[in-house]
Amino acid sequence: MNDVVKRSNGALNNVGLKNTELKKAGLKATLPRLKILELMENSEGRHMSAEDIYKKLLELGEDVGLATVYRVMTQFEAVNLVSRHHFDSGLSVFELNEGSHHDHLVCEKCGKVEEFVEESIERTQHKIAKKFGFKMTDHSLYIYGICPACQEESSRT
Amino acid sequence: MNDVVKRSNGALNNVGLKNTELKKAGLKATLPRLKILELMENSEGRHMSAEDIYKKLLELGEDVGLATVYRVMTQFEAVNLVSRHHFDSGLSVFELNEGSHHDHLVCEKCGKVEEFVEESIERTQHKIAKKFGFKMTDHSLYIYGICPACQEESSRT
DNA sequence: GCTGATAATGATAATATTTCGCATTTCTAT
DNA sequence: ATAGAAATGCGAAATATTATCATTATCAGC
Ligand SMILES: [Mn+2]
Ligand SMILES: [Mn+2]
Ligand SMILES: [Zn+2]
Ligand SMILES: [Zn+2]
Repeated sequence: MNDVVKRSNGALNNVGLKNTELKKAGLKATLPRLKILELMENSEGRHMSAEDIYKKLLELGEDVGLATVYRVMTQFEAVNLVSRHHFDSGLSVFELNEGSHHDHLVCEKCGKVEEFVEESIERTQHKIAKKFGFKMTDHSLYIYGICPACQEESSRT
Repeated sequence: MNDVVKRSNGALNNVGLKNTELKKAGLKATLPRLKILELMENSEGRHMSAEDIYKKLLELGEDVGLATVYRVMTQFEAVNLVSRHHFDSGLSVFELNEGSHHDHLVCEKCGKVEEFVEESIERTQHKIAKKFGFKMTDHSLYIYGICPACQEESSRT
């Protein structure tokens, strides 16, 4: 028997690759973890709450508990497979660590998230931490506002 | 009878001033609101959770419910008397709006909070929002790290 | 200074998010 | 294939915050 299913179905591709990805991170390649990784790679919005992920798994007919989603996210975060954000909503939002570090613009009306990189800010942050004698471990920068689409919507009353 | 008590006791000073402050903000000058304002002005740490505030009020023998603290914080935030932060801990942290806008450095070990102002970052943020067509309403920047005291503590094992 | 309309409060229940406990299942190194 | 360790799903618990509602306090108008 082979874990890697015949390649007639795109959705079941590179199961072997993700398997390796997890092993390399020191995590057992369990079904829930594989499913979650796959889902996060193939989803529209890169930024998802635990509930979002859980619901999508249900839609796909997968039997994964919400507690497992939370556990797996915490583990993925620990091995740097995902980042956790705390937007103003208060709940945790996760995203796959694919590209490199970036910060976020969040629309307060529709929740749309844009990503940006600004090296000058990154450098300045380190400078500030140093000035206060802090050993910087992390940082979070969120810019909140109204996205172009939502501005337009409220203008045509 | 007069609301402003004789000035023998420092703790009861400027009740009249805070009274006016609240009225000016369009809020009724109720006892809980006055007590909370006073507490926030005279407290050590400028950054407090609702629970922190609630406990301090209890210590002072005031009879204020936790729900009221949350309600009052939300109202104070709405009239710009306080700011609400979401540090990574997950819960809301409030601070009196006394000086001008600033951002925060947070120690992940002991929770110590340092404040800083960095005009270049402020300007760059606006520039980024504009680039994406967002009408910027707010932003939050938290730098996490280990404060000098905590570094020392962990070095002398 | 009283009074009544109105708004605010405290206690408690409810909600939302996240974690825990534990019996059962799944992985994986042999 | 098997056994031991680790992970899972479920439900209960813990946290943080908000809503409900009967009671109380505030304050504009007298
Ligand atoms: Mn992102
Ligand atoms: Mn501050
Ligand atoms: Zn929008
Ligand atoms: Zn510290």
